[in-house]
This record gives sequence, structure tokens and C-alpha cells, in this order.
Amino acid sequence: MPLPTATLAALASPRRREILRLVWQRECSAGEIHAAMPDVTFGAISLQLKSLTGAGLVECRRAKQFRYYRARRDALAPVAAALEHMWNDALWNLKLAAELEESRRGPRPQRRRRGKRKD
Amino acid sequence: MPLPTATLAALASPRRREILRLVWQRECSAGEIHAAMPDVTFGAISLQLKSLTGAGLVECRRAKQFRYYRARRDALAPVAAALEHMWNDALWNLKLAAELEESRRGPRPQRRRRGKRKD
DNA sequence: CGCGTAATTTAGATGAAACTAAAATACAAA
DNA sequence: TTTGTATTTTAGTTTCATCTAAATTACGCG
Repeated sequence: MPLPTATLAALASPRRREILRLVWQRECSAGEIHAAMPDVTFGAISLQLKSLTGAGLVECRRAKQFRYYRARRDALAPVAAALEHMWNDALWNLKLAAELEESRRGPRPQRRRRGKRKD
Repeated sequence: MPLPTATLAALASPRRREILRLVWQRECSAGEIHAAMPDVTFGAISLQLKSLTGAGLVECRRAKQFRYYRARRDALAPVAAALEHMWNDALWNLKLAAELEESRRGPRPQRRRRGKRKD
């Protein structure tokens, strides 16, 4: 499972993480979210909510004239899984490297390209 | 353990992830990395390597006239752990609040205020 | 030293992201 | 229907990231 670009890009913004924090435990209307961030306009919040929704990190429920947003926590699972897979792979490689160093006498298989690359 | 903005931003770029993948298992010189990505110039690769190094995701070793880069795989552990903890950690709010406050006081606090909003 | 290779850095162009103000849309109630 | 509230969307601006091309630094070797 590759790292999902859209999710990472959405998470890379502190502003969007702040919104995600607000709707993490319980749903909030767009107005409530904006009320918690008075330093930007309502329109800016709406655009960020659109971005977060597009990335699949939040979902929206309509009731009356309100729109209630809440985090889709399960959307973080692929990212966490991919990162952990890389991390586990790192541990595996470190152990393998130690084992190889202990008994290094055979030719190394992956070290082909050494000489000229372009002409 | 806040979500590190720099690391997420570095990971959010497919180009940088491709570089990271190349230097994940074994170190590569900057020239080798560029040879694997012929669609951009050497300078662009060097800038991305600088970005990755600044985010702590790769490290550099100098030998002769070469610079060998390799992934700092342990740098992914904090991100994976932070994402993992977001599921059930009720204290995430406090952590993110501290992170945002620091970010607002940091070297790049916020945009220049141009227009005035309604009062 | 001077030359060639490896890589970084600079300056400038381009496009995307994020914001604002204002207009547009959606819906409830009078 | 009209009015008011809630929210989105549009148009324009600013900021930021990324790229190219060229200049520059660093280093090894004759």
C-alpha cells in the first residue's frame, strides 16, 4: 500500500489539522468551526473543509440549514499502516544488515552499477 | 508527540517519496539519484535532497567527490506513532493546541493582514 | 597549478495553494 | 412569498513550492 498523497497533503497543513482536531471527537457545524478560528474568514474555512472532505478525512451531514462535519478516523489507517510497514521494513533491514555483516564473505548481489552511467 | 509538519510536507511530494524510496535500502550518490529520474535536472534533485535532509528524512555522507544519501528510516517512527495515537488519545487536543500555538509564534506566524473583516 | 567531475546554489519563471471580499445558493420560518 | 441564517462558490490577490538554466563551490588527479 503506497503512501496516499492526498491524505498526506491534507495533514501537512496546520490549519487543516486544527480543523481535524475540532471534529475529531464530535461533529461540528461549519459555523462552529469558524467560530473557533476567528483569524480567517468563513469562506477560508469552507474551502479547507472542502479540501479535507475531498481527501476523505472528514465527512459531512446535513441537518436543517446546517452542515455538520466530523473526522473520518479510519481514513488515517492507510497512512499509519503504510508508515508502519516502512518502519517495520527498516527494522528488518537493520537486522538483516547485522546478520550479513557477521558473515560477510559472499559477493554482494545488488551492487552492480558502479562505473560509468552516461556517455 | 505532535504531528511534525516538516516531515508530513516532505512526504506529501511524490517526487520526494520516490527519492526516499531509492535511498531506503542502500545509499545512493546524488548523481545516481538523478540518473534514476531523468525528467528533472540535477539541480532540482539537489534541492529536493536539501528539503529531505532538512526534514530529517535523509542523511548525507561525503566520500571523495561524491555525496552519498540514505534514508533515516527511524525518522518515520514519530509520524507513525502520532497517527496511531490519534485514534484513541483524548490528549491529542492538548498536543495539537500546543503545536499550533508554537507555530503561531514561530518564524512564519501568519499572513499579512490585508483587509479588515466585519467587527 | 589547471582541468574535469560532482554537486550545490542562485536568479528567474511558472503554477498551485490559501486567503479575502463579495456574490450566490440552500433552507427555515414568518 | 419575503426575510434571515448558514454555507458555498467565484474572482482576484498574495504567497509558496518547484522547476530550469547558469554560475559557483568542492574535490581529485595529472
